[in-house]
Amino acid sequence: MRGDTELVARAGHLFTGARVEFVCVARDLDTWAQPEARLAIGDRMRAAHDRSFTVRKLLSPSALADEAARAHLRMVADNGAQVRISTTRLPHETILIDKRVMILAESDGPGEREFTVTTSPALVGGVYALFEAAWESATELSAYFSGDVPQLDADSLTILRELGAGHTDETAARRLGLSLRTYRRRVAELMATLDADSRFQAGLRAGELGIAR
Amino acid sequence: MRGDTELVARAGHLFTGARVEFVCVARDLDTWAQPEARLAIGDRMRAAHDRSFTVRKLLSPSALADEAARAHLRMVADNGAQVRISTTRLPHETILIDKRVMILAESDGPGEREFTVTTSPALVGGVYALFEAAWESATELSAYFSGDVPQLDADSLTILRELGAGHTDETAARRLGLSLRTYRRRVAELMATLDADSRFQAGLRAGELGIAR
DNA sequence: CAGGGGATGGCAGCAAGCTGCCATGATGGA
DNA sequence: TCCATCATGGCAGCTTGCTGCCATCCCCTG
Repeated sequence: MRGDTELVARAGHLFTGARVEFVCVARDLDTWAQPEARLAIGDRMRAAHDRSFTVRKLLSPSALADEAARAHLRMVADNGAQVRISTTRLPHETILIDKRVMILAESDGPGEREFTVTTSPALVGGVYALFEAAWESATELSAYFSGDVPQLDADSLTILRELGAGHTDETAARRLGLSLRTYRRRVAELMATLDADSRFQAGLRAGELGIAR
Repeated sequence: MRGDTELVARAGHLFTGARVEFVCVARDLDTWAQPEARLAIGDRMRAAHDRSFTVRKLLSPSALADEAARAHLRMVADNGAQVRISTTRLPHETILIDKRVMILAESDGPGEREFTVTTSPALVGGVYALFEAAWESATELSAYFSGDVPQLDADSLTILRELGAGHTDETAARRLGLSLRTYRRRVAELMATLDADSRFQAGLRAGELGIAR
C-alpha cells in the first residue's frame, strides 16, 4: 500500500473502528500529515477520557526536538493519551490497534510512504509483546518535561559513563584528559541538573531515566 | 506452517544460512525440542567465538525457573551468546536472522506449534527496532546470576531509601538509630552486594534494578 | 557457668569528594 | 586593539566517606 491517501482510503475504518486500544510507536512526529487520519484519531482520543479506551504513544527523544513538537505532545497527553520516551532507536512507525491489527510504515526515500497492514494473530501478538517490553522500560513524558533531563549534552553523558564505570575522580579525569578540578566541576553541574544531593542519588536518577548506558 | 518438522524442513536453510546475527526472543526454553534445529544453531554458536557472528537471546524470568534451564543458559552464554532477561511478558517466540528474516512461533493449544516466516523488510525492520528497545532495557544474565538482588532484606532496603533520599551518612544513621560506623558498614555491604565500586554505581544499579522506589 | 560467634560502635587515620578563590588562556564583540 | 566573558585548572581547606582495629554486648550452645 503506497501513500497516505491510499492508507486512509483502505484502512481508515481500522482507525475509526478502534475499540479498546490504540498504540503508536514512532521515531518522530512527521507522521499524520494527513488531516483525515489526525481527525479519526482525534475523535478516538476525545473518547479516551471517559471510556475504557487507551491511547499509548512510544517515541524517540528526537520527537521532543522542537518546541512545537513538545507542545503537541503535551496536548496529546492532556487529552488522556499515555506518552513515553524510549532512548533507543525505534521503528519508523508501527501502529497496533486493539491487539488485532498492525500497521507498519516504511519511509526510505523522499517519495510516498509504504504501508503494511496485517491482522495475523501471531505477528500482531508477537510485536505487541515486544512493544510491551519496550514500553515498560521507557520513561514517562511527564518525567521528561518536569525539568528532569530533556537534553543532556554529550559531555555530560561522558561524565555519566565514567561515573557509571565506577572510576575514581582521579582516574576518570585522566581518562578524559581533564583536570581533577574540572572533572569535579562537571560532576557537580551534572548533579545539579539531576537535582541530586549525593552521588548515589545521581546514580539512581540516571538509572531510572535510562541514561548512562 | 505447522509443526517443528515442517519448520526444519522448509526453513532450516534460514537457520544454517545465518551470517551476521541470530536473535531469539522467547518466554521460556521449551523450544528447540527438535534436535535438528538445536544442532544448526549449535554450529552457528560455536562460530560466534571467532567470527563476527552474534547470538542474542532475550528471555523472561520464567526461563530461569529450574536449575536445568539455568545451567543450559550458562552454557549458552559461555559459548559466546549474549543472554538477557526481561521482566515483561515476552512473545511466545520470535526469531530474527540477520535483520532479514523473522520467524514467529505460536503455541495456543497442546498440538503442534504454528510458525510464520516472513522476510518483508518493513515487518522485520519494525520488529527489530522494537526488539532493540526491549533488549536495551533488559538485564544481563550474568547480573541475574551473580547473586544480584533476588533477595535484598528489609534492612538493606531501608539503607537504600536513606541513600536515595540524599541524606548524608550522619543524618541517615541518626534517622535509623544506628551509629555512623554501623551505617557505613551496611552501606559497604550493600555496595558489595550490588557489585558497585562507587556510591554512584550503587545508585545506578539500584535504579536499573528498580529497587528503592 | 564458660566460651564461641556475631552484631554493634568508638576511634583513628587515610582516601575521596566538594568548593571558594584566583590565575591563565581562549573567544568574541565594540 | 582592548575589554568582557567564559572555560579551565591549580591550590587550599574543609567535609564526607571508607575501613582496620579493638572493646563491648548479646545470644546461643555445650
